[in-house]
Order: sequence, then structure tokens, then C-alpha cells
Amino acid sequence: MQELSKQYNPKDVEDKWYSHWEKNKYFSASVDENKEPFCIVMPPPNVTGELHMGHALDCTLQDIIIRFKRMQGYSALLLPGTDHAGIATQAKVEAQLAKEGITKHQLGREKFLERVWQWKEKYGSKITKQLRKLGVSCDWDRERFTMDEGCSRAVKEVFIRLYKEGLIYRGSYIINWCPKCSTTISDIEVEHQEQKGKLYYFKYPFKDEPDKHLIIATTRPETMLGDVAVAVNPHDERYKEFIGKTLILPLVEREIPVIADEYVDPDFGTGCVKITPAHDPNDFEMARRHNLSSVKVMDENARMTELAGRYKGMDRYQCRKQVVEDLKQLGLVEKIEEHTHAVGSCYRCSTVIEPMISKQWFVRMKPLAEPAIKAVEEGKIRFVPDRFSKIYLNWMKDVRDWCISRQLWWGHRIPVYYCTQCDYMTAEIEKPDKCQKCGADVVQDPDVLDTWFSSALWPFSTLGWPEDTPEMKYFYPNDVLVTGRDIIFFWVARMIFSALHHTGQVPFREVLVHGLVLDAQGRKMSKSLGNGVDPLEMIEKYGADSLRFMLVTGNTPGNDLRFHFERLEGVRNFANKLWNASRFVLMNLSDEILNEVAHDELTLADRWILSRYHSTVREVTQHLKRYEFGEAARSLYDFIWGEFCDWYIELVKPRLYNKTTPHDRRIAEHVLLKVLKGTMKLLHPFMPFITEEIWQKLDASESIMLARWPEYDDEFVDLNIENDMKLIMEITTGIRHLRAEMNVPLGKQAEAVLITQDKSIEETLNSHKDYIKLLSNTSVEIVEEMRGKPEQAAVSAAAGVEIILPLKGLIDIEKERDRILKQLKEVEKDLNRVQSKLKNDSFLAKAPADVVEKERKKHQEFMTKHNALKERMKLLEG
RNA sequence: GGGCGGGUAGUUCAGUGGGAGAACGCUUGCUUGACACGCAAGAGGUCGGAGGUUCAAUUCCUCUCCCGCCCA
Repeated sequence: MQELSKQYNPKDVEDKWYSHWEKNKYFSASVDENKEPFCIVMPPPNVTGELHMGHALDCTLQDIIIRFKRMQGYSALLLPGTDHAGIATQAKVEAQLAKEGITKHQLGREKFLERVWQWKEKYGSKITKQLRKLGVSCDWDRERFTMDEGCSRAVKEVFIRLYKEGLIYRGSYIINWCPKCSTTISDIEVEHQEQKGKLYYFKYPFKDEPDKHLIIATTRPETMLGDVAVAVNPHDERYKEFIGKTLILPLVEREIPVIADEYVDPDFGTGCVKITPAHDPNDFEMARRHNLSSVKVMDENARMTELAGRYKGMDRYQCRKQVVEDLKQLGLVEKIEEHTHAVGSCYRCSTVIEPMISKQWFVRMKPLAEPAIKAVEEGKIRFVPDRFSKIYLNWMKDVRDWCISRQLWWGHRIPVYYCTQCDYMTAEIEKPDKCQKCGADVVQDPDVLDTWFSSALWPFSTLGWPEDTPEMKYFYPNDVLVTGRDIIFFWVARMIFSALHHTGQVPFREVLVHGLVLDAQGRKMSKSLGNGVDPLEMIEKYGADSLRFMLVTGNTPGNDLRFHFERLEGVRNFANKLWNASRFVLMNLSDEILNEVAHDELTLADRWILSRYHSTVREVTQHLKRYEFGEAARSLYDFIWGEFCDWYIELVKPRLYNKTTPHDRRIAEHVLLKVLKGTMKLLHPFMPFITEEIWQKLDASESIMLARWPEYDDEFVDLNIENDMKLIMEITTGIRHLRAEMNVPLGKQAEAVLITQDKSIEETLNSHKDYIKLLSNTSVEIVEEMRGKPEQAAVSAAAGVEIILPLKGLIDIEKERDRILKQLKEVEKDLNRVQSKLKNDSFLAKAPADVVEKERKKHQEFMTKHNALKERMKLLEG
């Protein structure tokens, strides 16, 4: 017998078990030809980041899958790592430098990078320590970093290959520039937000007839300084005659043509659009179609350039004001309207993006996208839930070239070398000594690659690619990728086309997409709102098991989930319930446990719980296979609390308290232990710590992590047994209900009469009277007929059995009449519904036989209840 | 404008072609030899609205109204 505390305290056990597991290398997965491989490569969190609820959810799901697979006998690898997170990390170190009063430029590139590495060494392990707190069973010996040697090698390899294949090119195109981060960002890194702004209507006079003008509408007056044309729709009757004419651009006095282009929406503004190719993506495209040059009027600090003439040096917003003011002076402002429009801002810093022309590196997407589309369409990669494949395909089919160069220092430097003398350039793994064309010195491109460029290679770079490693052969492709719906474009899509192109295989067979963790009001958790909930605080307070279980219950694949403390508390209570059930078992176990028990020695309760247990094994296993974690968790919760604790433990108590033979006690212990141990295994992927703690107390032979996943055995599933127990339970509840209604406390012994004409029901009840007595503290007598029913009695019916609880002097006739009337009303409603079905010929003809049979049975039950209540009513009304 | 998700008990959410579920909250009664983070009993829902398919629809289909997200 062991002494366990009445309350489960996660703090006492969690760290202990994690270090035990890690020390014993239980997480490591090896290339083992005797086992089936199963591999998940973990989405790498930012190396400078801290664990937030999104990570907690993502990692919990992965850990559940990997622990499940490991127990099923796979060589299950969960490969961890971190991402160098270019912009974010660089910004952090720059902020640190700012505190010291220096800028990165003062420090110089090399020294600055040293500082970033120092920062990474110092803070980079924070998040991996936090993952350990959560209980994630990843193979730490294989931990990777996107900028470690192997990953860097893979990045260079990929860049050079794509460059040589002509799939990476350099050129001047319109890009998104973040003035705050001082770098380009890709199209998907721009967030579009609805903003209230103004729509300005300006008059652009004709060159030939200065009194006449066209009116253009714009939301960005400052860009007019860079206008090179005004466009109208060729089918727009209003403007047909002006196409080809020349306008004078006010303030700048530049001559610009009126052009026709299908792109122009005649219904927007006046139907005349100013064209600023250097500062608008659509205008850029249009200018290319019409061979127009561009005029760049803003620089990388979002200030006006020399080409903006007297506005040079002004900030873009200051310039906007001034331009409007000056045009007003000239009488060229027609009107200004309130206008709501989508403004692009940087997803990192929320600064309004400035589209501008710049010389950058791009990945040519069309040829890469094609196989990536096919792979999903042909089902080689399956999205779970399926609807996300649509989102992926829509984006992929309309994908634009990917701008991959970033004006940062922290990241994978572009492996391209330019000759200092001639125009030769080359992409190489190592820096060439000299220009291969003219022999002069070469310099490397100063820019680095988009962080997602290296993340895109993560599923295979982490397994040793481009080397043909045993890991690549064994663990690749990965089995499933688990990630949030917010990075399907950023990451999932890019991994898919990268993998297909470079490894010739899909990166993973399935993509499990989950939703976001929202706050209690349904808002996204964010730093700026300050509504984030720190998972570590929750672990500290409620335990990692509770957090994990909470994150997967009451949730459906792909849907968002609101964070409620009450739910976490509920799970904590569940853990405590489980703890106490185990405590009960441990307190009552004898020294010797039977290994085998003959089936015919098992009681009804034993057989019932074993039947329910095996059904639970089947359900949990099936749900896990389908990634229905919420359902699996619910199934376990209901079994543990609602069946094992509420009924089985109660039924087994007398046997443990020596109210039967010692042998029967051993049988009870055997069943208790068998079911509890099996249940711990089923629950282990969800709640690894408490299950290990209990497991070790029940059976010290090995870690539960290494135990075999329970096998479903339908020999144990017996529907007759379940029905018998169901009958007992329904009668028990019926009696308890009567007692509660009549205010007869459970502490007080009572007697009841059960009336049934059904032989098999009678038999079941007769042989298990003791169960009913035990659970309702009521001794029962089962009869076929009862003559002279007592007036002083409470009456009900359950499962087609009439229940009479004689209560001398305890019946308040008035109240009892109300109660019966209410019940009568209810049962009449039921009866009506069933009767109308049974009277319906087409129902009888077309509904399946078992459904009809079920309705007949229901009808029988309702009739019993109805008759009993009716009769009772008569008696009361005397 | 296009796409997606959601609208079920007071709240948060599961679920299902055949008698509406859970958790929390609420009411009542309980120091029942595992657990008050507990036990027992209960109240509470025209399953957003309209139409259709079906013997049968909360579930499938169409339309419609709200809410949220993504893309342009």
C-alpha cells in the first residue's frame, strides 16, 4: 500500500519525468530497418522567440501523434529545431545596440554578425527549454538551426541550382519596401488593412487646350510627382476621344500621354487613372505593357528624391499635404472625398509599405508551382481538413514571382559574386579567387535571402540533404506536417514546391492544419493587445498535462479555439480525478496480483468495464489515426470519469473491502489494474506526465513511453453485457431520482419494488439486486405484478420497469400529483412521437428493420411508464 | 468583388439521416472508508430563417440573414 497525496501536484512530477526520459534517450529515433519509420519535422520556432499558445498547440498535436506512433512500434522521429528569423532577430540585436548607443553600421557587418551569434547562443535555447516543459518528446540529438552548417549548405545548393536553371533571376521590378525594417519584403508579407483615407480628385490640363482637363482620382497625391501617363478604359465612351492626347502634369510640368488599358475600372473615381510605375504594382505592369519609363520619386527612407523637384527630402506624408496644398493654390483640386481603402503594411512592424522599383533577386514561380499544384490535386499530399487544399491551390495557381533578397545582414548571404571590373557574375558555393572572365577581384552580393527560403528546405535539409544520408532514405518524405492555418502560403506551399523540385519527392504526405488560439473574447492573441496568455505560466499553475489536454478538447480539426481559464481548471480537475482513482486502486491492491483470470469468473461489472474499455481502445485509436484529437480526448474523459470512476470503482468497493472471497477480491484487483493500466497508455500521448507517474507506481518495469499501444480485442466487447449493465444503471438512476425528489437522503436505507413482466429483465435484475442496493442504498424486490399498491409511495419507470418506492408518511399528495403530472406530460410527448411513426405505413415499409424494432421497444417503455403514472394518478385522486 | 469557416442550453463548444450532448455556470441535497479540484439529483434548447429531397432533416441540397477570417 502506498501513501499518495489527496491532490495531484504536477510540479512534483513533470520535470522529474522529462529529464528521466531525455537522459534515457527515449526520444531518439534511429534508422532501424526492423521498424517502420514515422517522421514529423517540427516547424522551427524563431530562435529569439518565446513559446506562445500557438506553439503550445502545434507542438502538443505533434507530440500526441509521435507518442502514439512510437507506442505503436514505429521508429518515430520528431525532429526539432529553430529558425534564424532574419528581420526579427536582427531587430532585437539592433535594439540592444541602440541601448549601448551604437548602430550596426558603426559596428560593421562582421562585428555585428558576431553580436547576433552571441545573442543566439545566449537566448536561442530559451524556447527549446520551454518545449521541454511542455513535455514534447523530440529527438534533441538531432536538433537543427536554419543557419547551421548543413542547412546553410542546402540553401547555397538550392540557390545555385535554381540560378543555373534560370529559375532565379535578378532584375528591377516593383517590390514591397518596408521603410522601418529597411528591406524588401515579399508579397505575402504585406498585410492589407482597411483604413479610412481620402480620395483626391485632381485636374490634369491638356497640353493643347490648357483650359480643358481630365480629372483623375487618387488616394496617394504624393506619387503624382512620378506620374508618366493617365489611363482610361478603351471602351469608356466618355474618354475615347482623348486617347493619345498629351496632358501636362501639374507641379512638375511634365508632358504625359493619355493611354488606353483594359485594366482601368471605369466605375472607380472618374474612370481616369494616373500611372506611377515606380510606386504602384499595377501601374508598373501597365507601364511595361505600354513601354513607359518610370520616375522614382521616393527613396528607401520614404522621403522624396531629387526627381520630386522642390519636394525633395520631404517625408511622404508631409509631401502629400504639400502637394494637395499646392494644387489647391493652382485651382486644380476638383474635390476631396472620404474613402476607405486597403493599405498594405509590413507584417512585422505594421509600417505602411512603399511599393517601389528596385533591383532584387526573384524566384520564377510558374514552373515550380505546376508540380506543386499537381501533387495536391493528385492526392500525393493530403490536407487535413481537406478544405485547406482549396486555399493552397487558389494561391498556388495565381502565384507571383517571389522576391527573395533582403537588405539585412543576418541570414543566408546570397552566394553570388560580382566582378569589380567587368559585368561578370557567378553563383558559387565558395567565393571564387578571381573573376573568371577578366581576372579582377570579385565581391559577394551584400544581401541575404528571405528567411522562408531556408525554411522551405526544412523537411529535407534537416535530414542531411543534399547528401544522400541514411536518414534521407529512411525518414523522407516526412509523414505529416503539423502547422497553423496562417502559414500555408508562407511556408507549406514553399516547402512543397522546393521539395518536389530538389528531392523529386513530396516533403510530407499529409498536412495537418490547425486553427489559432484566440483569447476568451475571440480575438487573436497579440503583443500589441496584450491579451496573450503565457503557456509557461499556465504550466506552472495547472501543469503541462492540463494545458495539453485543454488545447485538444472541445476542438475540431482546423478550427480556432478560444482560451478559457475555466476549461483549464476543468482539465486540472480531471487530472485530479484520475489521480484519485489511481490512488484508490493503489491503496487497495494486495501484494499478489493475478495475471490471468478465467472469463467465467468475471462478474457482470468486470465484463462490462472490460467491454467498455475495449470499445474505448478502438475509439481512441481510430480518432487518433484520423487526427480527431478532440474526439479521442472526449472518449477518454467520458470513459475514465463517467464509467470507470462513477460506476466500476463504486461497484468494486465491497470486493476490495473483503465482503466477498479473497479470490474474488483478486479478480477485482486484476480487472482494476488491467483497465487502469490500459487507460493510462491510451491517455499517455495527451497527458504524458501524470500517466507516467501513475504507470510507474502501478508497474515499475519500464517507462510508459516504451509500452505497447493497447490492442483492441473484440472478444471483450459484449453488447449483451453492456445492455444488462445499462439496465442496472437506468434502474439505479431511477431510484436515485425518486429518492432525491422525495427528499430521502442516500444515507438512509430504503426499499423499492420493481415490476416487470419481461423474464429476461427480471432475471438480470434479480441476479444483480446487490448492485442496485450498493449504488442507491435501496434494497429491491422484483415482482411480476403487485396487488394493492401502497398509496403512500413514489412511482416512476425506467427501461420499461415500474419502480415503486413506498414511503410511509413521506408523501405530500399535492406535490406528488404535480410531479406525476409533469412526468406524464413528458412521456405523452414521447409516446405521441413514437406512435405516429409506428402508425405510418411508409415508415414501417421503408425504414430499416432495426430502426423499426427500436421504435417498438421505445413504445413499450413509454407505455410502461405512462400506465404506471396514470394508475398512480388515479390512486392519488382517489 | 471572390473564397472559406461559424451561427446548437446562460456561456464556450462537440456531435449526428432515426429518442438533442459535454464542460463551465445555475438550483437542490450530501463530511457516502479515492477525490469538495468531490458525490447525487435537477432546471435550461421551435439545433439562425425560408424552401426542397426523404418514410424520417439539427444533420443532405438550394436560397437568405448575421458574425469572423483569407485573397483581390
